Amino acid sequence: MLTRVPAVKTHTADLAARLVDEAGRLLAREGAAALTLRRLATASGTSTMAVYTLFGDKQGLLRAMYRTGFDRLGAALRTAAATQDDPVEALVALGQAYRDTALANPHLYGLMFGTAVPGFVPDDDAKAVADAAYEPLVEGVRRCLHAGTMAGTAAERIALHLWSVSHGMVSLELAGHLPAPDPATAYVEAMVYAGIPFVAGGERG
Amino acid sequence: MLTRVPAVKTHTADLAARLVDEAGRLLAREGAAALTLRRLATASGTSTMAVYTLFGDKQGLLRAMYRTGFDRLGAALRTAAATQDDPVEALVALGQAYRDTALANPHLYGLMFGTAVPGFVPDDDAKAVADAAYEPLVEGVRRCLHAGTMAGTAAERIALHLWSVSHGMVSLELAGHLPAPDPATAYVEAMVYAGIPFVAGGERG
DNA sequence: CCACGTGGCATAACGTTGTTATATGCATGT
DNA sequence: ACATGCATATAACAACGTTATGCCACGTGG
Repeated sequence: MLTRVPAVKTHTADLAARLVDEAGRLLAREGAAALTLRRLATASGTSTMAVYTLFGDKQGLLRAMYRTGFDRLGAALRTAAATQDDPVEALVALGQAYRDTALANPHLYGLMFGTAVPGFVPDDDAKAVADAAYEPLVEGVRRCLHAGTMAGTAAERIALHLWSVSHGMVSLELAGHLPAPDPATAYVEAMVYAGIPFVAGGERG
Repeated sequence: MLTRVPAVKTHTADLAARLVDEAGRLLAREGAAALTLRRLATASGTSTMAVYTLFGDKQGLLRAMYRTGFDRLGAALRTAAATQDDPVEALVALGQAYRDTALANPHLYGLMFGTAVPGFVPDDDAKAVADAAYEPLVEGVRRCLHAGTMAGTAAERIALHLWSVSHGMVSLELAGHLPAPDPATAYVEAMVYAGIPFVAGGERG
């Protein structure tokens, strides 16, 4: 049955935010298969046409979710980096925050990095938001380079390497390809090992 | 009637192979959105019912594609490792073969590692095939450990680290998050750097 | 050699999806 | 106060996965 909401006649921007928020909740709780426009409309107290007037089509809604997902990832990374004074510890905190964010909403992570929804391709504007979220990691590497705890290559290359390890490890964990015992420990260990090639002095445990 | 194992008849097995092959071609050329049962049926010269009698439902077809994808990945990795005598060069060849296989069929790669199709979850049997494909990398690391060019940790841990870097780098490249200039070079460089923490002696360039 | 029943495949139908077309109603500007 | 316009609700359409039904080609007992 349809729930007839009294149509609070909020501004369209608020409705757009509510739609993106409810779509994210729907995606997180039941996966991409449950994210249908009809369910989203009834859950948000509106009709499917709201998606078309506000986002053009379903792809537009997914693009908005993509953007907000990377915005929140970037914010999580920034706050995580700010909690640690030591540059190397800040990098580890960045990795853990990356993993926590991904595991907290695997389907959104799949939408952001994979092809979680069949025909979805992010536009260049959305990719710019993604690269902005990736920036705190580069900044953290720059801090390490400035502090002398890393050396050998440009900050962008080192950050890309760390991002690859983090993203790869998280993806394998989400896909169930990580051996059972304590994936979090394995992840942190891999993160630390990944930084070792660029650590000045090059000692390892 | 949960596990209805399809009885392997002679001509039916051929039709099953043709369906999986055509589905892979359809997925590779036009993506997951174009992989519909009606299109697959007409392209294979049969009807949609063939999928249901042979695989149960679309999920069963996807599971079969998942298995054959990992089978071919494992075969590609085995042959790549066999081309090189030097253990370290064999690891690099493994990484390049991994990247080539993924880039040759991105949608199949997404099906194998991500949530490319909304409701698809591989069963434990399929995951065993995936882990078997991952075995040549462990073997390559064992060769390096035996040759003395690597040290410090168990082979499974090192192989997992290398797999994470490879998988992460390829995933980022497929998602368009790699900076433009020469991703292949960046990939090989990351692969080499990933091995450095475990190289006995610990020198680096 | 023939009748028959079993099983795989084609055809058709059902519910649901994204999308589009039409109708309605609230809002605003003059 | 009236007309205009845009956002939304309702309804319809093509296509999807899936299920039900019918057909035909086998394999086996007489």
